Formats: sequence, structure tokens, C-alpha cells
Amino acid sequence: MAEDQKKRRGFRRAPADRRRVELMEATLRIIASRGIEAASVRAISAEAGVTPGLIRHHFESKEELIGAAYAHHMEVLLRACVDVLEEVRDGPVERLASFVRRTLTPPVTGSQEVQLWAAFIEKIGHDPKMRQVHMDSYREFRQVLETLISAALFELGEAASPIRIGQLAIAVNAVLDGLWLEGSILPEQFPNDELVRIGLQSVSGITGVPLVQKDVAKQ
Amino acid sequence: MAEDQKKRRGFRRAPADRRRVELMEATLRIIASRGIEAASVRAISAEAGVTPGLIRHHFESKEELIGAAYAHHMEVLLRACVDVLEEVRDGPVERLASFVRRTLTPPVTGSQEVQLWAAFIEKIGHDPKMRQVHMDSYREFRQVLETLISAALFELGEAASPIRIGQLAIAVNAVLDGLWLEGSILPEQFPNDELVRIGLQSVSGITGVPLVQKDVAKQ
DNA sequence: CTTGCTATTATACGATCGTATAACAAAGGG
DNA sequence: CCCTTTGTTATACGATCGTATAATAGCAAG
Repeated sequence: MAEDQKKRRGFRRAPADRRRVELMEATLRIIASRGIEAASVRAISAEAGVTPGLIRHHFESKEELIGAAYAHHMEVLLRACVDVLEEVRDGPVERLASFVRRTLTPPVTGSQEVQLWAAFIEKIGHDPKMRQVHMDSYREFRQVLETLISAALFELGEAASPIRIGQLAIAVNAVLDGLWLEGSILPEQFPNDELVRIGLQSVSGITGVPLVQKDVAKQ
Repeated sequence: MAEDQKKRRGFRRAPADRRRVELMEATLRIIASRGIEAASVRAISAEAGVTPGLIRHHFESKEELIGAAYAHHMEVLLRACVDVLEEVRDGPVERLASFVRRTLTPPVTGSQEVQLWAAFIEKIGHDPKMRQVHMDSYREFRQVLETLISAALFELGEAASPIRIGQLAIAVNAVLDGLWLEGSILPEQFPNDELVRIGLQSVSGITGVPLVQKDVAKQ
């Protein structure tokens, strides 16, 4: 008969940077799939395939892990965005249109993305670090939009002042945020690529950059 | 010397409806001011001036209380919105403009409002009841917008099809959502009534309804 | 092969969570 | 004035939370 030997779980050592990323991404998966309330240190560590204690070895607190995961997520999102822009060989107008399309179609849209986003937004009201992460990522997104809009207007011979470019970027960012949100939460309300069509049409209306054929846009 | 008599706390009885509303509003205050994580049954009951057990006498679970609070909040918000519209004696175009202004200024904007909103949105991904509340309130808001936009376009002699009205309402709702969000989270980025100006300008661009003087809008 | 470092596991602790249950008391009707 | 009803308090329980601490073991260096 087997003696009741306590077998200690085997493991592999990983460099700190790698393990930190694994833990952050496990955190994101848990929040996205089961909500922020389910994101306990035990659930996260189980998702990452490690034991709970390891979290506090790599992060000072659960709060710091959440904040780091937020920053990591936004970084990945922005990187994907910039990479997409560099792929497009077309002119500035088509680049702006591509950006709109990419923003309003999966995998950028999706209920899990919204759940992640909402969970983080809820914290920025009472967590200065989360607020700072939000401000940084928001500013970077806006700068990308300003570049796109400025280039598109310049190509059309309607170059605008930096102040106006900034206003347009805010407005476009807002409409994209809102459409992304509604399209992600209630996708069944937007058959096919209606979301994209409304987005292109709205951005056209705001900036004056023609992104859709007008006869099609009217109906 | 006084014997250590355990004095039972005095209280007043309230009709069930009244008490339920008190508990829901206490819940909203807690979530808005301290976040969803702080909204424990103990914190909520303390805020409402009662003991924790009472919550489970009026609600089957904390989850049900949260859902009821969400529905109550959206109901109050929509009611305030409709009341505002009924006050305005101006024409359809000015009514639409008033609606935009009201949406993008306090007390509709505000970090606490965002915190409430984000806390609820985060739940609709894994809570069918919260999802239903969202769908209902979203639909009602959209219908109000459709009415406003339709009337404004009709007055301008540019009456549009119901399908197009629906698309416009979605787009306007999206841009208002996005601007409301950003203006509420980072109010310092929008001095004075710049948020309102961008909103009016964007809604004009989307719907074609002139809500701003063009010379002012350009700079 | 041995040694040292530290990433990782194992275990435990106190706090707080949502919930269950029973005693108490406020309010209205006989 | 008593009695019934039920809104309300008081208390307790088990589960789970984030965190602290010590033991273990992977892995590179010597």
C-alpha cells in the first residue's frame, strides 16, 4: 500500500518578465470571460497554471496586477492599431477608412472586449494609477487619429488648424467609441457591416472627408 | 452603575415599496462614490440607515438589488430626459439642440455617473437580467432620439425614411455616448462648453440638421 | 557534483463576504 | 387593550477573499 507521501507539485522557473506577462494575460482572460468579480488571485493563478502565492511574488498586490494588466492590454491594442496602419499602402483617405473599419469589426469589437474595458473604466474614478493608464492610452489613440485626419484633410486640400484637428479627433474618437460600444454589447442590432457603414458615414459627416459613396449612403 | 443592558436599536417601519427604493438609491450612492467593490450588503445597509438583514427581506439576493438599482437609475434618467423635452417650447431643431446640451453637461455628465454606468455595463456580459435592463433602456433612449431627429428633419423639409432615421439615431446616440463618456472621465480636457460645441457640431454633421452657426463652427 | 540564489509551492491567518435563522417590535384592526 | 402581522434587528455560520510566512526545488555558476 502506498504511503501517503505529500507530492509537491512540479514547476518550471521562468524569467520574471515572462511570468509577469503570463499573469497579466491570465488576468485579462478571466476578467473578459467571467467578469471582474471572478478575478480573484486564486482564479487568476489557476488560469495561469501557477499557485496563488506566486502573484504576490511578482506583484506587490492584486491591485498592482490589475493595473499592469490594464496597461498591457492597452499597449497591445494600440500596437495592433499602428501595425495595421503601416500595412495599408493606400492614400490617407483610405487609411482613415481602414482605421474605422478595423475599429468596428471583430476582434476589436466583441462582448469580452467591452467587459474588459468596462471593468477598467469603473476603477479609474477611485484609483489614481488606473486613471493615469487611461489618460495615457487615450492620449495616444487621439494622436493617431489626429495624424490620420490631418493627412486626409491635407490630401483633399482642406488643411485645418491644429486646434480644429484636435476637435475633430475628439469627435471622431467619441463616435467610434460609442459605436464600438453599442456594436459590441448588442451585436444583433447591427446586421452585416451596418456598424461600419454608420461609422464611415458619421466620420464623413464630422470631418468632411468623403469615406462613402453618397448615393449608397442615403439608403 | 448601569447594568450592561443590550439596547436594541429603534427603527421605523416603512411600506415595502418605499424601503425598496431607499435601498436601491443607497446602492447607487455607494457604487457612484466608492465603486462596485465597496457595494457590500453591509455598506449599502449602513448607507440606507438600516441593518444588513433587511436587504434580504426586501430582495432575494444582493444580485437582485443591484439589478433593481440599475433599472431604477435608468428609469430616473430617462424620465428626467423626457421631462426636459416637454419643458422646451421651441421648435424641433432647438429641441434636438437642447437634448444634446443636456446630455453633455452636468449633472448628466460626471465621474460618478460614469462609475455607475461602467459598473453596470461590466455585468451585462454574464448576467442576463442586467443585459435585459440595458437593452430596454437603450431602446427607449433610441426611440426618444428618433422622434427628435425625425421632427427636426421634417421641419427642414428633409423628411427621411424610418430606416434612415433609425441609422441616424444610432449614430447620434453613439457620438453622444462617446462624448459623454470622455467628458465625464476627463473633464479637464474640455474647457468651458467645448464638449457641447463638439457635440452639436458632430450631430449636425451626422444628421444634416444645422445646430450651430457655421462661421463659429469652423473656428 | 556541489553550492547558492530565488522562483515557486504549501499552508495558514484574519478579515470580510453573502446568506440563514430566530427573536424582537412597530403598527393597525378587532 | 390585546393580538396578529411582518418589517426589522441581532447573531451566527461557512465560504472565500487578499495576504503573510516558511519550506521546497529548479537552475545556473563554480
